Amino acid sequence: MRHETDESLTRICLAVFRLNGALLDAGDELARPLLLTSARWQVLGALALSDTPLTAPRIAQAIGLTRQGVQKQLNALAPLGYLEKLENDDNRRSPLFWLSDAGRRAYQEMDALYRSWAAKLVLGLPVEELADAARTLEELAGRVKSWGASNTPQRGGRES
Amino acid sequence: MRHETDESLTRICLAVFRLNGALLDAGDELARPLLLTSARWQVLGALALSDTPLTAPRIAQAIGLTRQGVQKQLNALAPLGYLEKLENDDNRRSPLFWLSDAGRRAYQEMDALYRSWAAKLVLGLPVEELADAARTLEELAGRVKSWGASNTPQRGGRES
DNA sequence: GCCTACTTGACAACCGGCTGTCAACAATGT
DNA sequence: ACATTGTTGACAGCCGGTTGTCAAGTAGGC
Repeated sequence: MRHETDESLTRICLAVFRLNGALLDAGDELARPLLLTSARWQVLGALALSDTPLTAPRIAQAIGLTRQGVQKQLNALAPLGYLEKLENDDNRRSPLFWLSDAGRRAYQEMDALYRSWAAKLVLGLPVEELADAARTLEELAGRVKSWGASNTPQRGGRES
Repeated sequence: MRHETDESLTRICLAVFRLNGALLDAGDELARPLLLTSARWQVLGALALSDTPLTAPRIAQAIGLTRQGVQKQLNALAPLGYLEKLENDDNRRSPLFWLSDAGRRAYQEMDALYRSWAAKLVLGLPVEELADAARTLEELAGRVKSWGASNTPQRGGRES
């Protein structure tokens, strides 16, 4: 009887779509006081989690976006004073980006906001339920991503 | 110990982002042979599941998008011959949309493609695992959507 | 019958993704 | 040294969403 699992999968898909939108909205709302958006927060996060300055393409690689998309966010982030642009000896045209003090403060503030938001969100939900859901989603994401729609070779490696 | 549930939530968020992108890509790939995209498929679905013709705003309401966004897809769908535009006696400016024979065939074909894709995707995954994940996601989506980022009244109802 | 308020389609603009292209620079092989 | 290949930033354009605005049609109160 595949029918029930199909229905569950459909429910998961629909919930993922709704949740994705809701999470981005919530992230934007969380980030607004700091002049950030979900996308820019993610870029800050890549730098905050790295132990060395990164170029735009490295950041893109780290968060799974294209270098062009990340470049957009970096260009928007720079005027806010959250970034430090360092000369890159390995490639004069591609500067290294690093968090400025203000950027690091902003990221830490975002992290605190996120943590308290998350804590409120999961009130009353059993740990195992969340951990199980995380595992299932990761499994599904892996399958979908590697399979694509058919068993067709996926259009992976992007432009390079 | 809240820490572990926070981590699980973060994992869920990241998985949701990845899965959302992967599902849309897979949907586009599935729909391509029928000249459709994920977005247009969803619009066809709203009409297929309805028992009466619908106006653009009604479709938007059904699938949770703005009327303008749906209008875009309808405008794109019409030239494909998948839609029938019926005069609306209740509002001369707002035609009712209905699936043409070709549209209904296309939707049924999409449904078949989706079902076989879904069946392959969940091979080996226990039904309960998927059902549990679906429940958890629906719970989370509901919480995030109604809470927003803070306990701030959400900006629901859109433009009207 | 008229005025107001709502609904609707059309249009423009924006956002965050994507792709593609071009030119500059870097790295590598010969 | 030189040619080739790869990386990178800049830019333009597309997609699917959003918002906002405008004008036309509709509905309801008076």
